[in-house]
Amino acid sequence: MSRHAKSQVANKPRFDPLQNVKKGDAAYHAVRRSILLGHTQPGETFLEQRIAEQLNCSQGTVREVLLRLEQDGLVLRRGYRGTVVSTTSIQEAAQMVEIRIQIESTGARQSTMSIGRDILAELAAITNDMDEAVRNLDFYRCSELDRAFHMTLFHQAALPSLEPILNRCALHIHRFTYLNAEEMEPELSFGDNHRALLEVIQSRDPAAAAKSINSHIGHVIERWAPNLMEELNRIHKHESAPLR
Amino acid sequence: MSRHAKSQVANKPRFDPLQNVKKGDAAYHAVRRSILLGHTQPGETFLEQRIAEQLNCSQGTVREVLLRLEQDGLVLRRGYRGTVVSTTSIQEAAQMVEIRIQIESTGARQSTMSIGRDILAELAAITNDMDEAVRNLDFYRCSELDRAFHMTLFHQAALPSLEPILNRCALHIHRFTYLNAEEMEPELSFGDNHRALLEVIQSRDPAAAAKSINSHIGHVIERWAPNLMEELNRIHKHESAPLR
DNA sequence: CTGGTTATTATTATCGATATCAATAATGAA
DNA sequence: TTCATTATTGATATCGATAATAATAACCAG
Repeated sequence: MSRHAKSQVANKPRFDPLQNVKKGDAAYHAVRRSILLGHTQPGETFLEQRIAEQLNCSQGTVREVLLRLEQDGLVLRRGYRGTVVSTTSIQEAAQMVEIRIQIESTGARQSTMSIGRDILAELAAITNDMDEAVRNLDFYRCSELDRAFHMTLFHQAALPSLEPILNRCALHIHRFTYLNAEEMEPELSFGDNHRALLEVIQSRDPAAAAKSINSHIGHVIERWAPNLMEELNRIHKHESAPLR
Repeated sequence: MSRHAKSQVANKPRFDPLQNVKKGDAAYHAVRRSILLGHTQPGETFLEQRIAEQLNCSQGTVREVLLRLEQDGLVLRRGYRGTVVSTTSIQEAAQMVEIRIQIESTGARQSTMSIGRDILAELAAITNDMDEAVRNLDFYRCSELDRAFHMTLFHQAALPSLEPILNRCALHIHRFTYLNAEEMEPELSFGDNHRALLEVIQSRDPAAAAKSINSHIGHVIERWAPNLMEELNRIHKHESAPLR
């Protein structure tokens, strides 16, 4: 028996031995989930001590969580006076989409050339998990898996310092879409969209891949946030930048 | 005498009474400065305890600092094994420029319409401080004031959730430029460029302002990182997106 | 020797207590 | 009463100590 396992049994393990995650990470996801699902609305304030109680951890750990969420742009810290949940305007969401398309087009072009069989399999697996999440009507998991798909693909482009920006934009777009949608029933087209995208990527044509991911993003917005699509069209009238 | 001042005198103030800044902020800027100036090179690792000693603060405070720097993309945290300084490739820098132009064009268009006399004065003041920094050959302060100028201008666009992204891109571009430049003597053209930009903004023509800020960014890159400009041109050959 | 188990070490992760801060309520002299 | 000054309160910011972790060194049966 290894020393590691022994110490966990001997002196009361503080973390769940089953899922070896850091407490701070768990707390981060818990709070982020609450924000993304609109369980805590924009404008509401978090208090470090209270969250610490609710999540069974210390103030310092919560502090770290709120710091991370601030960098994600999901909360605003007002030193000594609490941390409030931020809001995303449609103008901001539209800009996030522009940035996202800029980044992911480049990413798709790059990835197409270097992507291997193993990654394609991983992407397919994520897509299958997504079908499962859709069947369970679990929007949050859908949103996480969607980001995982796009981030995994982009990771192949080997532009690591852009990954946090992409992740951040995707996060804001998901929140905007979810909080503003009339109805939000996940549907199987999610997975099918990604599978179609994978087909094109496998064809190894960089330009086609870039075009394909752009139209993928466009379709999703058209379907779930038509008002955001209108905003994008309005913008393009004034500055003539290409969406797809 | 206020209670605040009294308590500071009575029981040994922990913070410098002269500049009432939070210790964490001071530490953040100290470490960031060290990275931006290349004083600590990409690949070097930070240890929380050591930094804490050097900066005369506790490990927890340093932790917070490194967390922030990770979100800035300047370091990479490898849990339990130290925090290493990241690097920025020319491809990444080029993408950052694209994003920056995307954001700042929109910002300039918006700001032009809502900007007031007070903000114009503040921008002019920042520009004057920059002249001073140039005279002192203080590159870091130049870089900070340049970001302050652009961020102050963009703040008027009222798109707060995009501000951290812009700041982050500007940060990376500055670092790339500084670490890759042959010579890096600040020169007075910095301030003059900004003054010319202010002229155009005062004319209240959104399209002109957007065009002007694009060419401003272009000029700066052309002057200080010609190889980055080449990379941008190479990109545009393939995807036909407008730089200026 | 040799390969796997067990200490050691260096470092991050977490906690609980205390200091500091900003807002507001209480106080009291003019 | 009024308003400047002084507590009080509820929150964050910081600290110092301890626990968990990963890498590596020491150990020892075969």
